[in-house]
Amino acid sequence: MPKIDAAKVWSLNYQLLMTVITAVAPAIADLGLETKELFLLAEVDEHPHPAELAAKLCMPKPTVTVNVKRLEDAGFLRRDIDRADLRRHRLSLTPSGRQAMTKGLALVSHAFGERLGRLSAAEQAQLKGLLEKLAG
Amino acid sequence: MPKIDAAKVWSLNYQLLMTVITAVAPAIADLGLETKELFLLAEVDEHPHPAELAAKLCMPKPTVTVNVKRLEDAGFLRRDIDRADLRRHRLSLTPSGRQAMTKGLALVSHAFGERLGRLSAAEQAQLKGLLEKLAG
DNA sequence: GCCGATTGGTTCAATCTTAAACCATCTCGC
DNA sequence: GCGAGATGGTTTAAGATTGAACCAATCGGC
Repeated sequence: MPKIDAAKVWSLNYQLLMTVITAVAPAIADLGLETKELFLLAEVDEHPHPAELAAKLCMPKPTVTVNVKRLEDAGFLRRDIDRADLRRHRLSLTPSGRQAMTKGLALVSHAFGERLGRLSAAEQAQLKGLLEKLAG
Repeated sequence: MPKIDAAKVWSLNYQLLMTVITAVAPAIADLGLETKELFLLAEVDEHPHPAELAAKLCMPKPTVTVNVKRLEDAGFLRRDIDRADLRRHRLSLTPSGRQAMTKGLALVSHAFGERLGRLSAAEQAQLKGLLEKLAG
C-alpha cells in the first residue's frame, strides 16, 4: 500500500510553514510589515496588478485593496493608473519597499533555511523540484 | 551555487497549500465546518487540551477558545473538565464530529491527492519523507 | 502548610478580514 | 457607434482574529 495520506501530508506541510512564519513574524514586524504584506510585496514585480495579486496569493480582492493601501501609506508601494486600461492600477515598489522586501525575505530564508539545513543539498534540490511539479 | 532560495520554496509551498484549501473550502463548509475548525478537529484525538492545540496549530489561545466553543455548540466536540487538573479542559469528538472530520479530511485528501497524482508513488513517498524531516 | 511564579482558559476591545453591493471602464457583437 | 456583459477596484457592514488583561488552579521552594 504505497499510497500516502494526502491530508496528512497537507497538514504536516501546513504546520511546517506556519511554525516558520510564526517564528519570524516579530522580526518582520520590526521592518514595519505584516507577514501578508511582505508576501504581497514579494509578488509585485511579477504581478503588478491587484487582481493578479489576489489570485496569486489566494486572497479576496478587498483584502488586497486594504493591504495595498497600507503599503502605499507606509511608502513601500506606488500605485499608478494604467494608462492603457483606466480601471487597472499598476503597482510598483518604492526603493524603501524594495529594501524592506529584501530584508523580510532574507529573514524568511534564514528561518526556513535552518529547517532546510536538515536536508542535504541534493535533498533540497529534490524537494524544490517536487514542489514545483505540484505547484505548477 | 547549489543553494536554493529558501524563501522561494516557502512561498511556492504556501501557494500550493492555499490553492488546494481554497478549492475545497466550499465543500468543507457544506459539512458545517470552517477549514480551521476541520484542522482543529483533526488534532483533537492527539491533542485533547486547548493549549496543546494552540501550539500545534500555531494559533493564539483566544482563537482556540472561540473555535472550540463553536464546535461544541455545533455538536462536534465535547468539553469536559480534566479531573486531574481542574484548569484543563479535555476535548473529545462526538460521533457527528468524527464523521464530519472524516469527511472533511477525505475532501482535502482528494483535492490534494489530485496534485500528488502528478508525482510517481516513489516521488510521493520521497516528498513525505522530506517533509517529515523538516517538520519534526 | 503557604506564598510567589507558572500554566490553562476566558473576556474584552481593537484590529483585520471579507462577502455583497457598488461604480467605472473595457470588450464584444451587432 | 451602442448596449449587454465582463473585469478591476473600492466601500461598507458584519464577522473573525488576537494582544492584553484577567481569574482560577497548580507547582515549587521554603
